[in-house]
Amino acid sequence: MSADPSARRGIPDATVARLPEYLRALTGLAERGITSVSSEELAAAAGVRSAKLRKDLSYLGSYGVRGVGYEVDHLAYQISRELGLTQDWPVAIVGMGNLGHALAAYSGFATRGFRVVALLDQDPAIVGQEIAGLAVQPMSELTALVSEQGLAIGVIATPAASAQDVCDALVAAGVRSILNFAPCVLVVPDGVDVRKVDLSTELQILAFHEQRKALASPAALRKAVAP
Amino acid sequence: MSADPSARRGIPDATVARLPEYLRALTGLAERGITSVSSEELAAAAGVRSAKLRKDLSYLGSYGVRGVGYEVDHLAYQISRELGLTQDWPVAIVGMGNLGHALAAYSGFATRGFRVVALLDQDPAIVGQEIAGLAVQPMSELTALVSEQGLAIGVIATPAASAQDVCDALVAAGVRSILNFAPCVLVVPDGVDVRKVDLSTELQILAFHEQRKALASPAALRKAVAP
DNA sequence: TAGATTGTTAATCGATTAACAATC
DNA sequence: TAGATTGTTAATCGATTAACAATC
Repeated sequence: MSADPSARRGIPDATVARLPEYLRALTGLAERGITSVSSEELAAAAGVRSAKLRKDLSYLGSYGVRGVGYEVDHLAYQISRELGLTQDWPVAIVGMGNLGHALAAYSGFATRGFRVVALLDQDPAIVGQEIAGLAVQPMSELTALVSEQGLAIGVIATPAASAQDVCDALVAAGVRSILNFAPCVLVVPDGVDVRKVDLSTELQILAFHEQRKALASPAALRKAVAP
Repeated sequence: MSADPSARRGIPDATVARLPEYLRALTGLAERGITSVSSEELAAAAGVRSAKLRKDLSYLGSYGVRGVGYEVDHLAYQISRELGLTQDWPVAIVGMGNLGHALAAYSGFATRGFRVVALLDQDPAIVGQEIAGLAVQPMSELTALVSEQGLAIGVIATPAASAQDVCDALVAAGVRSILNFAPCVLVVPDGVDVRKVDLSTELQILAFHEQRKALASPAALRKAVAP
């Protein structure tokens, strides 16, 4: 319908997952006063190969200059725009245990266009408490938050046992993007995105590799022989 | 050298990353008293397709029975063994801010063979405080923790600015598996594994998809028209 | 112009999926 | 045996990489 570069479709998932890291690397360069960067330098800062970086960026458009490199501010803006970070995303965190508490206080969200507009909990004993400057609200407020605050992203930080109920409530209220910290699989209708962060899964993957290393290293022999 | 099934090599990374989820699903089934499960049922519980599950399990060995399915306890044990969870993994958490605090109190680690043996911080003002039943130790204790407690896995929960220093200290002390919560790229020598959990990266990926949905939905039209 | 670096191509690699022979 | 379900094959799909023509 259009020759506008934003009309291109289908940025690969693997590429989308790396864009935040590129953006962070660019932000770091900008803070150090660097205004121009080559794919080789930026790739090193982001921990990838330069060929991969250039391929990834090519999906967004043609924002570099051959023989010169990329302008840091301009590329950062283009990636921000692609990720949808030039607008403000209201976020609600559900579940005010240790993790929810830490997430509510985490300043890293605010730096990138995310605004924690509400903290909620199913437990009436916790509702009303003030955490990180916000009064904890009951789940019944969800619908109002969606319509009045434009709430679009929900973070689930409850125990696994209540995660599906909380998820259902979020979906019923109209939230279509969910970040799940509970160690369980969530069932959602089509059109709802769930991403999962599982702390103990990550440790288990490390343990697998650590075990392989231990089996192959001299330390394993020492350990096997020692009393 | 051996026909032992444990002699097989090279389980794909994508498969390793799913094994913890299968294990969790199996644990859930066992708790409900279910002793036998088909690949179709287990796949549904783990949120994958049955063909993928069977392919993944085939890398571990042949633990099912044709026409019958898998014995829940036996398969859980085999996955645990493959992941190295039949042994105990001492873990240290470095950085006792909000997130480190929450991680120290997180009970999900202990349930899967991980034991938080030490909490550390670079700030002398925090060293000595008691958190989750452990006294916070200075970084200088790392080497002793590795040799005396067999510390193998380090969790970095510091701000980005100090993460590389902490990482270097962990590596110097002999830690070869690191879980990084700081929003930055860590440089490590060969033989050291780093996995990264980035809370705001996950939100940014959600924002990308949410933006695409908003552009395509009737709600976007309403929003564009409304004052 | 000469040197440098992008954007793209084509080859390779790894992951997913459907289908089905093997076999309980 | 008949029915069910695994383990494996082969095809497809998507991601990565190296190389280089395009071009600043």
